[in-house]
Amino acid sequence: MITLTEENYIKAIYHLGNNGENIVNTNAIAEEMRTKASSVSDMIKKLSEKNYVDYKKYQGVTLTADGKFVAINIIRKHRLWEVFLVEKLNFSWDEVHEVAEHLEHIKSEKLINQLEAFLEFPKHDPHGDPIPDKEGNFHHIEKIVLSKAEIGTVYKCVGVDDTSTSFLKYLDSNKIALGTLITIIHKEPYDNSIKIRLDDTEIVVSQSVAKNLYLEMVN
Amino acid sequence: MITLTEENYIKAIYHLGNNGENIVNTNAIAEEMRTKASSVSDMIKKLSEKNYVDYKKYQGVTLTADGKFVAINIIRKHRLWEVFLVEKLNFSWDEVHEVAEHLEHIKSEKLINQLEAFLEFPKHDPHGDPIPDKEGNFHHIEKIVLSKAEIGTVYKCVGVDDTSTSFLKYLDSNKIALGTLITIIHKEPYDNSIKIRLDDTEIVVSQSVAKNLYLEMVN
DNA sequence: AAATATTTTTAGTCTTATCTAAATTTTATT
DNA sequence: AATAAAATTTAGATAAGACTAAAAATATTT
Repeated sequence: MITLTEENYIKAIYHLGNNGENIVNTNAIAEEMRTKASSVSDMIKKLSEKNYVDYKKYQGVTLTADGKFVAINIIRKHRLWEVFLVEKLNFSWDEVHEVAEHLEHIKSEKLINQLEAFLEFPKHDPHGDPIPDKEGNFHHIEKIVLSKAEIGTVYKCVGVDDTSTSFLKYLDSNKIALGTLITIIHKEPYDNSIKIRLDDTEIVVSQSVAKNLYLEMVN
Repeated sequence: MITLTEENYIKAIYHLGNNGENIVNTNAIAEEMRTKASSVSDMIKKLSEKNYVDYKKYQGVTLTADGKFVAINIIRKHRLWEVFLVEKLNFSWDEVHEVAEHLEHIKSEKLINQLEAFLEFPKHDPHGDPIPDKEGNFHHIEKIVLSKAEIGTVYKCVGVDDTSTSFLKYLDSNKIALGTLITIIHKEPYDNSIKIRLDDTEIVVSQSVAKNLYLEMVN
């Protein structure tokens, strides 16, 4: 049996290693898990024995196929629960993360598959992140970051990189939601701010906002 | 903070003590929790320090008001999740218990209150057990056990005492569900079996079945 | 009321996941 | 290439929750 703590370590390694692609080092995991490097060392040994990570002393870790499967399954559960919370229980998109952190560890294949069906097989969570299917396949969409969008073009907002409450509340207050259409009016070279047109208004967003908002081309 | 294990002990004490009314002894808790009496002793000390139980050495335990509140809240969550699983995710009533055992420990006031609203404030779980409201009040209904029902009278099935898979499957296969109307045809003194009429059929149920099915008078 | 049986508690270990402090290895700098 | 700095691992402790074995208290028999 896999423990809750092991699951959280695997999830952290998946995220830090750019979805399980790269080697992740001990200190990074310690920071992500808000624990100490020595604790991480201990846990890595355990995960290695259980074959969730490949590990050579002092060389960092990568996820094995088993480890990736665990990680993707947790992400699947997390995102489906987020959709449930927003669509059915009227949570706002900045409230769901914490509760989903707990719900994602409930172990029942049937539960999550039925939940997925009940939600009518959503492809994205409330922040625009893709939801993998039962087999662990992601539904990939072409998205670009607002900071690299082109002047005059119309885009649809499809996701966020930063999911912090403050950023999501900023978007709410500026009437930017997933699906919102955005036209690029002007890019200011001095501070990299961008003027965009929404439904009926024009606003200027800073570089840090532009770096955290994902768009899809509208044809 | 209260731990998962503490919550489970409190729940066990609540059930064993007839909803927190009676004194519960160590061995009974050990059996219910599938652990050893010595472990129970340790845990009781902790629960006593945290003021969830009243405890004098060798005298057994009772729940404090705090303890009862915790217990009732877990029951509330457990039963609401059971309703969700049956009504929204197409679980059958014999499948829900195990998953609800995990979901009941998710800590979010908002989650459970919104879930309750989403389910339209159900008063009973899929086994007919009452769901306490936010304040911990139960919606009490007058119910009698089938073994004490009267000949010729019409009743509505409102609950079960035994929630084991085998019993619930027995009821399913005999087309007995919550809400089913039942007329008492004959009570056999020899073996205390009872002949009942359902919708269109008559069946004989044994004493052990009759002791586990709750009915409500229909007027 | 004494002897026996049962229940409960205590004492001492074990495992998991954490910690601090010290030791070791790798990386960076001179 | 030697040394300093940073990263990582090991060693030894701690807390939670479990265990076994033994001691203490309560209940039951005779």
